[in-house]
Amino acid sequence: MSILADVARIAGVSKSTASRALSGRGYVSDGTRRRVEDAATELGYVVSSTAASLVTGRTRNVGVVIPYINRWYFAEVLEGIESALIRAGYDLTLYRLSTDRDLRRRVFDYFLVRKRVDAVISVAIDLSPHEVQMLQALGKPLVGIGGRIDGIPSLSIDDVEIARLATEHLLSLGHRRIMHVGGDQNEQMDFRVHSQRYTGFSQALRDAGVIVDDDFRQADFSIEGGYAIGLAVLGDPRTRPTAIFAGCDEIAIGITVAARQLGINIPGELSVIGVDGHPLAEMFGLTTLAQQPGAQGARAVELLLNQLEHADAAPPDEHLLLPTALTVRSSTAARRDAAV
Amino acid sequence: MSILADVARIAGVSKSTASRALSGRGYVSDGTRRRVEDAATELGYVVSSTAASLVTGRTRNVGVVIPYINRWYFAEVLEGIESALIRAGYDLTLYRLSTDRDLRRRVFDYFLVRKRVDAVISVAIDLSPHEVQMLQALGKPLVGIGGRIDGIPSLSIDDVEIARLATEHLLSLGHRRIMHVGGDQNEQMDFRVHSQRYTGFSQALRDAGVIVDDDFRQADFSIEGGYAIGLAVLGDPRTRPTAIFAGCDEIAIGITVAARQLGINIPGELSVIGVDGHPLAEMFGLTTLAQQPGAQGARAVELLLNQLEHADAAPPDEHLLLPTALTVRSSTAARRDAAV
DNA sequence: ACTCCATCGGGAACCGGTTCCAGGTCTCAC
DNA sequence: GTGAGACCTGGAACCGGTTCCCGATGGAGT
Repeated sequence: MSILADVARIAGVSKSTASRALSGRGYVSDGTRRRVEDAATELGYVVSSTAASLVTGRTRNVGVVIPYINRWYFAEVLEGIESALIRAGYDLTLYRLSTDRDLRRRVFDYFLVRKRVDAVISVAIDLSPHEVQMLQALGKPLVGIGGRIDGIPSLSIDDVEIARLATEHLLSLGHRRIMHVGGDQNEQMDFRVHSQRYTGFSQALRDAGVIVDDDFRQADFSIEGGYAIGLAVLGDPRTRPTAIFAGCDEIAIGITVAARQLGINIPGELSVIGVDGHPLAEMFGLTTLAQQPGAQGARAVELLLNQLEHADAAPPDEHLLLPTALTVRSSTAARRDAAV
Repeated sequence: MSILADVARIAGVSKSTASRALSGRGYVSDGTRRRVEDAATELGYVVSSTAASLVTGRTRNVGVVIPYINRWYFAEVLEGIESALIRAGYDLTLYRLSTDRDLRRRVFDYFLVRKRVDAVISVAIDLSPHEVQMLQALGKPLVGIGGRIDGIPSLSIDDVEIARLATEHLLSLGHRRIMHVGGDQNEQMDFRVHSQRYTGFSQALRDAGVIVDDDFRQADFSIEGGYAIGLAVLGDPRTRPTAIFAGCDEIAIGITVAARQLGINIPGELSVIGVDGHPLAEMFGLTTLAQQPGAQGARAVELLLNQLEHADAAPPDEHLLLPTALTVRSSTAARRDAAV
């Protein structure tokens, strides 16, 4: 492995000139630059990013903490982040935070702190004030995706609002027996996404003066989770809802599969609406509120790099609310038995 | 930010002693160690991994190159790798390699080379001899998952064999009009997974003396891909196969959804078998050859760390073939019209 | 009493870059 | 002719640790 000193020697210049020539910072004559570059390629020289980081204090590496990888929304966000970072010449170091508190502590107290990352993106993780403060004390820019975090810029969709919108869509179609199948209200990791979606749902019902006694089921945020609830809820034709607002498209799809299996016609006997814009939604004719997680990831990177590269730049607005698109397909329709 | 010298000063010892006390290498008396540790916690000191890497030449960071994130098998492998690395105190730097040749070159020529990673895991990427040689020249251990790469240890399932096994399962049930719905035979990234599965499939047919004229359809490796092919292939009852060997569970599930939609009974009129052990397989009653991608990732990390931490240790066997489990569910059954 | 060895601690040389500073040349304007 | 300023280069300090080498201490063995 050749080092800068070798390159300098071959090119017949000093280390400092070689460094300037290769990094493009500072004055170097064209001829010298060429000689250095030739020497570098001849030797197959590549800078040691460790050495460079040590002196500059910047690693060109961003840490990403994320609770799941194998779930559409998260994978999509991650891909968006990865592409944007690579394009900007940054590395991405991945930390998956399970519900394990010890592991979480280790990631924050040990991994993220060692001057190894320049900044952190936190995806759908409700950082504690202590965690935020620890990272900020290190002067590391921090951006959140998927929920609001006090004191740091973050971006997400408006969970209360989309839930309200989805529910209003069902209400406007004449549905009254509406159920929300969503996530665990008390889950720690996912911000308050689940409870916010429930809130929007109930607000819409309340505003419409609709009272539903059995209005919620908790499901795993997956197709299997939706399927299991679907089978459980849709069996009895006398009690089953005429419309379901699912907490995400995976759940909605699971419910759809269960309904089809039970011979329940969608949207004839049951309307279903989801949230996400999952690629499978189209195949199942699912009406959904589409968001673009990949774009969210890219946007977060943009905010971060802006802070990193113009240290003077004020940190961006506290919280950005991103748009969703109501995509109506064939899974929602007017209630058939128009009379209640 | 406090540095080692601060800790040493507070503890009343030299930098070298402080370093020894904190790293646990070399002789330090218990009392001294305690004083140093106290000083360190008091100051909130954390080593600079950059500085440490510069002098030791080891980063405790592993690079992972992977073509997809948002696909079950890959996400699962990635999770397995991530957990295993974190547990061992290693970081994971993620590089997603799309089909973009330029990006791929950049990752290999620039990102992976800067002494930033100690080792590389390549998931389902058919490395060129040049790429392998470049990494080996840097002395970086390298392990492949998902296919055989000449000259480096790798692990995967036996794609020819599982395809043969799946096909034989269908043959033994009396099926003769069998179709394989698989991936693009010429795809660059995915080793020769696709063509190997086709090979095993044809071998099984040939060995059984079965000739099928329309035996293959190419599909995107996703539920949507399987669904599209399913609709296209299953429409005509006179020409449609009685059994399908799908290249992966996602395709098989897509075909299942299409079949249900067309009112085709599985397994009455159509048997379907997949590969993977996707969590959705159970819900769809899908017979499959289950592999454990997460375990594969963990195993790869194990091989890698062994090489890293016992540099003397010989690199492991060239290629490990991992087992799969034929999991029979309700999607495969004996052909109904027993006489052909 | 003397050697030997294990234990403990400090000084200083690194690791491989970046950057500040100083010195020198050349051009241009006054 | 002189000063200002842009351009070019080398020397040396520095980033923050790790580790080699050496000296000191003290208990055990003979």
